[in-house]
Amino acid sequence: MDGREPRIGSLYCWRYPDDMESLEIDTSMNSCQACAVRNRAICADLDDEEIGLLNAIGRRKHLRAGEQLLWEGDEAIIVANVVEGVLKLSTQTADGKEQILGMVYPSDFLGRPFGETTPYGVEALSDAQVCVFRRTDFDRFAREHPRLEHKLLERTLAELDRTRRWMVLLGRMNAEQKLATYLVETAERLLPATCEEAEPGDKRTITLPLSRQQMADVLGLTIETVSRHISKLKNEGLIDLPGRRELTINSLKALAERGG
Amino acid sequence: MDGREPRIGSLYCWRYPDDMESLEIDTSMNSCQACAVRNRAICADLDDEEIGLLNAIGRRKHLRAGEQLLWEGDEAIIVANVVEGVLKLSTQTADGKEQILGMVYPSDFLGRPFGETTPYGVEALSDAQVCVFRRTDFDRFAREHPRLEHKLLERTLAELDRTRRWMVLLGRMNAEQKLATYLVETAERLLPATCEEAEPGDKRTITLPLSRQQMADVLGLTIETVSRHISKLKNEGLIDLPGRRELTINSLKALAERGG
DNA sequence: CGGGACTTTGATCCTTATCAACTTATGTGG
DNA sequence: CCACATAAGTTGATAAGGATCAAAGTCCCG
Repeated sequence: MDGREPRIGSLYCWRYPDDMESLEIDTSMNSCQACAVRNRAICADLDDEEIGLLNAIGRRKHLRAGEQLLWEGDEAIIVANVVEGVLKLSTQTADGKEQILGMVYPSDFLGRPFGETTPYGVEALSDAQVCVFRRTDFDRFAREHPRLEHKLLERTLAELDRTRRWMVLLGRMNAEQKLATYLVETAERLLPATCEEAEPGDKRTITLPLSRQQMADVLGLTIETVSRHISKLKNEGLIDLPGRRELTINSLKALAERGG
Repeated sequence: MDGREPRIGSLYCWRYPDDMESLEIDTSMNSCQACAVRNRAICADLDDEEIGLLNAIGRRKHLRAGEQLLWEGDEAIIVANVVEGVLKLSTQTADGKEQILGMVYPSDFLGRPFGETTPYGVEALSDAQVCVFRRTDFDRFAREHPRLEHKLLERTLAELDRTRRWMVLLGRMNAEQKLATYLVETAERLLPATCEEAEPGDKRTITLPLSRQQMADVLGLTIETVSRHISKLKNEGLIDLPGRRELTINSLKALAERGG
C-alpha cells in the first residue's frame, strides 16, 4: 500500500500537499480537478480525459444537516461520492425501530450501482457536500472504465469487511463493549479532520457526529442504555465530556480494552 | 434481469437446461466448461478463451464436512468459488465466542481479493467442492478481465446488501424474530437444491445446514435460546421436526410474519 | 427568558444468558 | 446386536443485562 491509499478506519492522516492544494480552491470551483477528495475517492485512478467525462455526468449537491438524500426502497436513481460531511445509511424495522447500517465520510461512495432499488435511506448528519450521479449514467461510465470499477470494487470489499466486523459488535458484545468500540472507531475515522492538533499520547478529543439516540441506533441499543454507559465510562475516568457533543478519550488504549 | 441471473436469496429455481447438462458431466470432468456453476458464478460472462485462461490458474478442491479452508488473520493466499456444498465464514471474539459472518452456497465467491489478510475463517459445513485460485493469480486475472471484475463487483454489492440486512436482525430483532427470519431465508437459499419436489403451497421441508450451536452463532444467541424457540415454534404448529436436522415450515408466510 | 429538544437518572419488568441436569441420537467395539 | 461412550439437543431454575416507563435536568435558540 502506498501511503496515499485511503485505508478506511486507519490512523492515516490526510494532510498531503495535493490534498492541501485542492482544498484551497475547492470552494471556488466545482469541477473534479478541484475536488477535495479527488485523490482518495473512486475517481482517483482516472486520467484527465476520463475525469472530464465523469465531471460531465456528475454534479455537486449541498445538503443541510438532517436533510435526506435517498429514501429506502426508492428506485435507485442516484449514486454519489461524499465530498464533505458525515452521512448515515439506515433502515427501519417493521415495528418502527431504526437500525443505522453504516456511516459515510468524505471520499466514501454511496448508493446502489447496478441495482434496482436503494436498500437504505441516506441522511446528512452534518452539513455536507456530495457529488451526485444519475445511476444509469454512472453504471454506463463504470462499465466503460474498468479502472473506476476496480476502485469501486476495492471500496466495496473494504466496506463489506467493515460491515462484517460490525456484525460481531451487534451479535456478540454487551453494551459497554459496543460503546467503547464505537468511540474508538469514531475517533480513528474522524482523526483526519483533526490531526493537525495532534494530542499527547493516546488522548483524543472528538466531536461526536451522532446524537445519543443515533448512537443507540448504530449499536443496537436504547438511548437510555447509551447514556448510562457513557456516564459510567466518565465516572471511571476513561472519558470526559466537555460538552454534549464533545468527548475526550483519556486513553484510546484503555478504552479499546473495554471493547474486548 | 434475465431469468438466468443468480438472485441470491430469491425463490428462483435453477433447473435450466444448461445447468442440467453441465451437472450431468460434472463428476467426470474437472474443467470450467463442465462446471456445475459455470453459468451462475462470477465466470459466467467470460468467453471460451478467457475461461481457458481461468481454468489454467484454478484447481478443484474437495472438502470434507468440518474441514477448514481458510484461517482468520492468515495472509490472503487463496480465493475460491463454491461449486458444491455449504461453507461458513466466521470470526472469534476476544473472549472466545464465535460469530458467523456469512454462509456461502454454490456459485458464491469466497476470500478476500486485493487484500492482505483473510478477514474470516472458512469452514465447510457439508462435504464441498471449491474452485481455488492463488490470490495473486486471481487478482492479476481480474484486473485484466473487466467482465470478471464486474461480476465480482455485482456479487460483492449483493453480499453487502445481504450483510446489512443481517445487521438489522442482529441489532433489532428478538430471539423469535431472528429464528423465524433465519429459517425463512435458509429455506429460500436452499430451494434450488430441492425444488424438483415442489411442495404444496408455502410448505417447505429443509435439511438444516447448521447445528443448533451454529445457528446460535449466526443469530447472536445461545444454543439454549435457539433450542427453546424452536420448540416454541413447533408447539405452536408453525414448524415440524421430522429429524434433528430436518425441519418442515408449515407456512413460509406465517413464519415470515413472526420475523417481523 | 422561555419553550422545546435532547439527555440523564431512577424504578421496574422482561428477555436472554448462564448454570445444571437430563434426554436423545450416533457410533464403536466387544 | 447390544452396551456403552460421546456428542448434540432439550428443558428447568436462576440471574443479569438491557428495555421500558417515568420524571427530572440541561442545553440551545429564538
